[in-house]
This record gives sequence, C-alpha cells and structure tokens, in this order.
Amino acid sequence: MKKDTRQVQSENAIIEASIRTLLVNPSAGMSEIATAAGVGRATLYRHVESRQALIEKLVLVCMEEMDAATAPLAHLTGGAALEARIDATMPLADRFHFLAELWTIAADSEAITQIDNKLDDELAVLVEQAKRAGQINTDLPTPWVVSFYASTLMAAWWLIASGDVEIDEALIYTKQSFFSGCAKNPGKNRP
Amino acid sequence: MKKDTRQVQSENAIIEASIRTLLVNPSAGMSEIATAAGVGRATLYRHVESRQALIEKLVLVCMEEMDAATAPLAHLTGGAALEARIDATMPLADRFHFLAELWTIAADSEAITQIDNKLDDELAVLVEQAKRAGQINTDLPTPWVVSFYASTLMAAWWLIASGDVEIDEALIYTKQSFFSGCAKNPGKNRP
DNA sequence: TCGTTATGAGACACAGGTGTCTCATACGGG
DNA sequence: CCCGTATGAGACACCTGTGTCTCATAACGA
Repeated sequence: MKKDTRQVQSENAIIEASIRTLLVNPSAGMSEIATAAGVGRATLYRHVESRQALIEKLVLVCMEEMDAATAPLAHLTGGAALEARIDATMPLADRFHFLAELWTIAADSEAITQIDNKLDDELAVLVEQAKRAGQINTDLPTPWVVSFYASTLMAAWWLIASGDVEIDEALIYTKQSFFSGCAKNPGKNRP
Repeated sequence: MKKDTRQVQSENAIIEASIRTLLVNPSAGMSEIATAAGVGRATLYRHVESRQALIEKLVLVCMEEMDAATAPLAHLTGGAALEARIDATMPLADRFHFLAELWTIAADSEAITQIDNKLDDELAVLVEQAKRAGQINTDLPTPWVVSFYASTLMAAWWLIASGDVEIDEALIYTKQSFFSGCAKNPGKNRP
C-alpha cells in the first residue's frame, strides 16, 4: 500500500506556494497561502498544524537546502571554506530571503534555535581556522566576524531581491567586501 | 495662554514608552504601550491617530535624532564624513534598533520613504567623494557600498543590542571592517 | 470495479487587536 | 477661585485571522 499521491502532491504544493506567497507578502494569511497552493484552507490545516508550524517548517526546509548546498564543501577549511559557502548559499536568496522578516516567529521553536546555533558554531570554527591561516585579522573577535559575514550576505540578498544587481555581481562584491573587511591590514586606506 | 502641561507630558511619555516597549516586543499592542506610558488607551488614541501613525512618528523621531547627530558633520566630506557618521549614529542603536523589524509597516508612508531616500542619496554622495579621494574602491558600485555600510552598521547594532559587545568596541570593528571592506586593495588576503 | 480516503467548500466559534464613544473626574491656567 | 479641558476607565462595535468541524464529492489504490 503506497502513500496516496494526493497527499504528497498537496504537501509539495503547500511548501512551494508558501515560499512563493510569503516572498511577496510576508504577512500573508493562511487563506492566501491555501489559495496560492490551489488547495482548500481545510486541507492546508490537515497538512500543517498552524501558521507558526508552517513557518517553522519553511525554516527547516531552508536549512536543509543550505545543508545540501554546503555538504560538498565539508573537505574545505578556513577562508576557502568561507568563500565556497558564499558561492553556495547566495543562490538561495531568491527563495528564502523573506525568512529574515519572519525570523521572530520561528525563533520560538526549540528545534530551530538549535540548528541555528549549530550553523553559527560551524561558521565560528571556519573563522578561527582562517585566523590561524592568517586570512582573517585576529584582532577581530570571532563573533563579530560571524555577524559581519551574515550581514554582508544579507546586504547582497537584499540587493538581489530588489533587482538592483545580479547574483554573479553580488558574489564578487560580497566576497571582496567580506574578505577585505576582515583581512590583516588594519587601518589601511582609512580616511 | 500656554499649551497645557498635561498634553506635552502625555506626548513625551507616549513617545518614550513606545520606544521602550517596542524595543522589547516589536509586536506590542496599543494597550501595552498605553500602560507602559502610564496613560489610558483613550488618551493614547487622542495623541496618535493609529498604530501605523505611531510607528511612522517613531521613525521620524529616529530620523530627527539622526539628523541632529550628523548635522555638526556637514563640513566633512568623503571617508572622513562616513567615519564621523558611524561614530555619531552608533549610540542610537540602543534606542532604535527595533525599527528594523517594524520597517515594513512604516514603509507605506510617503513621507518616510522620501526621507529615507534622501538619507540614502546623501550617503551616496559621500561614497562618491570617498571614491574620488581614493578611499573607496571604484570597482564597487555605489549602491553596493551604501548597502554594505547599512548592513555593517546593522550587524553592530545587533551585537550591541544582544549585549555581546560594548559600543566602543563595536565602533572599532565596524569602522575597520567597513573601510577595509571597500578599500582599494582588491584581492589582498583573499584565500 | 469498489471501498477507502484525501479533498473542497463552507459554516462556526473564538481570540485579539483596533478604533470610537461617553461620562465623571481631576488637574492646570488665568 | 473657577472655568475649561485633558484625562482615565470602560463599554462597544468591528474586523481580521485562526483553528475546528461536517458533509458531500472525487480521486486513488487494490
């Protein structure tokens, strides 16, 4: 006895439509999402417990795609790993940049904060490797560098989302600004 | 006939309590804000037309304080002006970083987008001055630099708000990361 | 084909927030 | 001191969105 086709079909439609809809309007309600998914509101609630749960699910999907994108990079370390991560995660901007605005909703979840902390920790490890390799200024505390990394990526995501810049360009600027921004040349070119 | 003391008192209390309350809980309702201001909910509505209007007002207050803080810097240009702006605006993180989350609400307002664009334009002018002065890499498009400036400042605001770092420290990291991040040494220290 | 089962449509109750209104009260200005 | 007026408390209607439930229908699997 196989799983009913209709179930998986609805489920996929819901996920994709949620992303598509919330991308345009992050405060869209369940009705709007259900409609976008071509599904009755009741069915939406059959597949997901609540709006909160839906958003948490989307965050998890995002993180899974992140993981999938960065998994092949496990053999890299330090700055090379950071650069490869930028390459790998930038294309996800199109799908998931809206989650930044919904973060406060998902942040209540235990599971999500755990994964989030894990990602931060991984990043911190890479940063410290890069410091030891002389690629990142050791004067800058690791938490700052991690924050700086995330915010620079965010800046790029926003510019891409607003259509001001293409992904390829954004990649160049992001890498240059990030790596120069925490390189070992403090004070150079300072006004 | 002077303006009634009670009016201005309520008004001030409302503004301050709004900031204080929304800082902790950006989705706080009008009841919570009124209570925090030590004021009846009806009085709150007498002073402000709606929640929307209240938030717009807070954005305006924030921008006024920004203006006040940066006004003495009008004589500076290019990189020096940018650096001074960082110094001047960083202390406002404590009061206004919550506005980042409420931005979508205020963005509907005509007046606010106008002021916002004006600020962006001013920034763009400074960036281009800095480019001509050789302080900023001309390979980086000005919109990117402006974005990068804002996001780096945001990163600092967040770290400060989360208590992980003091303002003085954040200033150092911000300036270093920003100016190195768009300095004229592309590729240096790149992994 | 036939039973099972996911679905769609819609009604429903409910919670929470918003904005309006009234009226008695207390405070400030002249 | 007295008038005017800002205020507090609370009732009120309203809206929006949420989550539940039912029932007929249509699609699926065996």
